[in-house]
Parts: sequence; structure tokens; C-alpha cells
Amino acid sequence: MRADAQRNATKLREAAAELFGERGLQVPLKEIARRAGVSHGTLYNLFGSREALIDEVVADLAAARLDEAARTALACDDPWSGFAGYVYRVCELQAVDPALGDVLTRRFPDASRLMGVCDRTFAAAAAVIERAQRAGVLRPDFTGEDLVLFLAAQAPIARASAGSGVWKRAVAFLLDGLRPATAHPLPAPPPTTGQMTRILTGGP
Amino acid sequence: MRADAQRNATKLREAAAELFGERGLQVPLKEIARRAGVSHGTLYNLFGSREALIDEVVADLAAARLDEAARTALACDDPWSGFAGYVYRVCELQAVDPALGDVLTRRFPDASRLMGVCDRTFAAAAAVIERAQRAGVLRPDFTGEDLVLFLAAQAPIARASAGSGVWKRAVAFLLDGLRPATAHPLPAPPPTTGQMTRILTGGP
DNA sequence: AGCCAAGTTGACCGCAGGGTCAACTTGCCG
DNA sequence: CGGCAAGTTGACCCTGCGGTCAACTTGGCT
Repeated sequence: MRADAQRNATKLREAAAELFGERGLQVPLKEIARRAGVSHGTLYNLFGSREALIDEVVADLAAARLDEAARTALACDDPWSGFAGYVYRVCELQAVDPALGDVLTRRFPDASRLMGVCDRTFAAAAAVIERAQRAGVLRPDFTGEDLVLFLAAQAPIARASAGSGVWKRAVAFLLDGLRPATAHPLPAPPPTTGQMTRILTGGP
Repeated sequence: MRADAQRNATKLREAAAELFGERGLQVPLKEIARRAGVSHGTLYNLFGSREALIDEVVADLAAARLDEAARTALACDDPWSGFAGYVYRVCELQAVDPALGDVLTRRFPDASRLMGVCDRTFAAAAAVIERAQRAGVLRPDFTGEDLVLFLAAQAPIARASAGSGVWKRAVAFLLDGLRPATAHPLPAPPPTTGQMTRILTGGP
């Protein structure tokens, strides 16, 4: 790869990181090219597709943050605090960085590394949940799918209320509903992972 | 108004009701015209704008359903059952009819009658909440704004999970978090109505 | 320095959406 | 039944998106 191509790729990665972070993963590619100061043709030449760019720019950063949240949660002595802190933290990440909100929704199935991050995060969330449930501090009928659906639903509100922290209230209401002592029977069976995916992607 | 214009307006209203109900209020106007079997020019000629069409087609129906839900809630002897049933009912309306989901989000500020429905619904929700709080069965720090934000966040999930009823789980978790006995202090002050509106519209 | 492959550019295509309007058709009244 | 206003049509404009590619520029090797 020639030096100028290297430079352009770097500029594009930087611009993409900025715009993804500001406005989510669906920002127009031409706008990324514009901010990077190169032609959009160059972007297509160097990356080929939005998914490839996402994989290069977002996947590692998202993985680092989400993995760290899971690690912190599991390292917490109190399983409930670990779980509650995890939910707050992931919501906060979504509030601060719109790109992270798009990770969990699986709206970019061709970004393979990102899908890997998504899968790992789902497994981590399940572990955090299970630990709390084994400790008897989290209602046993709450599933990983429930949590992901909650996070996905909150994402837009978290983004829009990043400054005021209003999203924290929704998390608090949820958490108060997840303690075993307060649990009432649920009106519907838990969604399968496939159902969850279909609901998230909006597809059939 | 000439007879053929009358007929076309009726066909357009029917087609709009169908498509709004199937796919929400942002359905392309040209598609409505296509389903009605008329030119899109006729649609613009007869209604002038999407908002006007919405006001004619959706506002009354939405008002009827939402008002009925509120009436039922207030007529319920048990304030908690009234409140809980109201939340379920509104979510169900959103699940069954995507157009209703778009009503609460205030995404069509120029549809004045629809905004009126929105305001009345907000007031009704506040009344349902207040009654339950006065009876001591609903935590006192839960506000109408909180409920609207919840409903707006759930709307896409309710739509996508209309068949399976998975959305009911989210409602159930919320309700279990709203009983006074289980309430923990909230991590953020309640949003003002203005904040809520800004969050819903995504705008500044 | 000279050359050529590597890289860049921006015009261009297709598509979809909102919106307009001159030319046409047609309901309806005298 | 004739004629005109009312109404309809679809071609057309604009914007903005993803994506392609021939023509140009330039890095860097010999």
C-alpha cells in the first residue's frame, strides 16, 4: 500500500470514528469522506463497504468497552451490584456513543467482527445475569434476551438524553422490577434468541 | 367538491388508513396513492400534505382508542389495576397499529389535531397515574413523562413482537418496579415536559 | 529523471422520496 | 348537448443515498 493511501485510510478511519460516535453507524459514507477531506470514491476503494469500515473502526473499541463492563460486573463482589452496574454502564455507553447502540441491534449483519462482539457481549450479559440469579438476588425469569431487548429499546432515549441522564430513571425502574421479592408471574414466555433477533432487526 | 373528487378522497383515506396501520405514519405518500389507484398528484391536490392526511385519517381513530383506554382505566375500581391495565392497553394498541406508536412520539408537529390527541392522552395518563399514587399503590416518584418515554421506547418492540406478545414482558418488569414497596431512590430528577419532547423528537 | 502501477477524483448511474404543474379529461349545469 | 370549471394525470424537478468507473495524478522504484 502506498504512503498516500495509508494516510487517506487513516484520515477516513478518524473521520468515521468521529461521525459514527456522533450520529451512529448509519451516517452517509459520503459525509465521512467529506469530513476526511477525500473523495468518496477513495473510501469505496480503500474499504469497499460500510460494514468493512465499521469492522475496522468500531469493532475493537466497542469490544474493549463492552468487555470491560462485563469484567467489572463479574469482578464485583455483590452479584446484584455487579448486574445493576452492568446495566447502567451499558446504557451509559450507548448514551455517550451512538455507535455502541447500533452494535447490539444487529443491524449490520455483514460486519462480521462486530457480530462477534455482539455475540460475546450477549454471552457476557447472560453470565452476569446468571450469577445474580444463582445468588438469589435477581428474579429467575429474567433472561439475556429480555436484557438485550431492554437495552435496544432504551438506546434512542439514552442517546437523546445523554446530557440530562433521564435514561437512568428507566434503568432504575427496571431494576426495581427485577428483584425476586417483587416479582409477579410474567404474562408471556421468554423470547427465543431467534425471536429477539427478528424483533431487533425488524425483519421477518 | 365534485363527485369524482369525493370518491377519490374516500379511496385515498381508506388506502392511507390501511398503510398507516400496517407501516406507520411515515409511509411514502406515493405508495398510498398507488394503493388507492389514483395519481399521487391527486393526493397532493386533495390533501396538500402528509400532516393533513394524518389529521383526517388517524386523529379520530387514535383519539377514540386512546380515550377509551383512559376511560376504562379510570373506571376500574382498583387504581392499580386501572393503571396497569392502561399501560398494557396502550402498548397493545401500539403493537396492533403502528400508527398509534407514532402519535405519542410527536414526530408530526404539524398535524394539529393529532397533537391535540397527544396532549389529551398525556393528560389522561397523568390522571391515571395520579389516582394510583393517591391510593398509595404506585410509587410517587413516577411521572407522566416517565410513562410516555417508556411507551415511546417500547413502541418499536411492541410493533415487531405483536404476534408473540414479548412486549408484555417489558411491561410486566416495569410494573413490578413501580410498586411503592419495592421503590428505591431514583438516580436522576424527573424530566420536564420540554425535555421529554426533545428526547422524543430527537431534536435539540 | 522517467516511467508505470497504484491511487485518486468527480462525474455519472440507479433508486427512492417529496413536491409542482401544464396539459389533458370529465363531471355537471344551463 | 355543449362548454367550462373542476379535477386528474404523469412527466418533471429537486434532494440525497449507495455505488461505479474512465480519466487523471502521483508515489516511488529503477
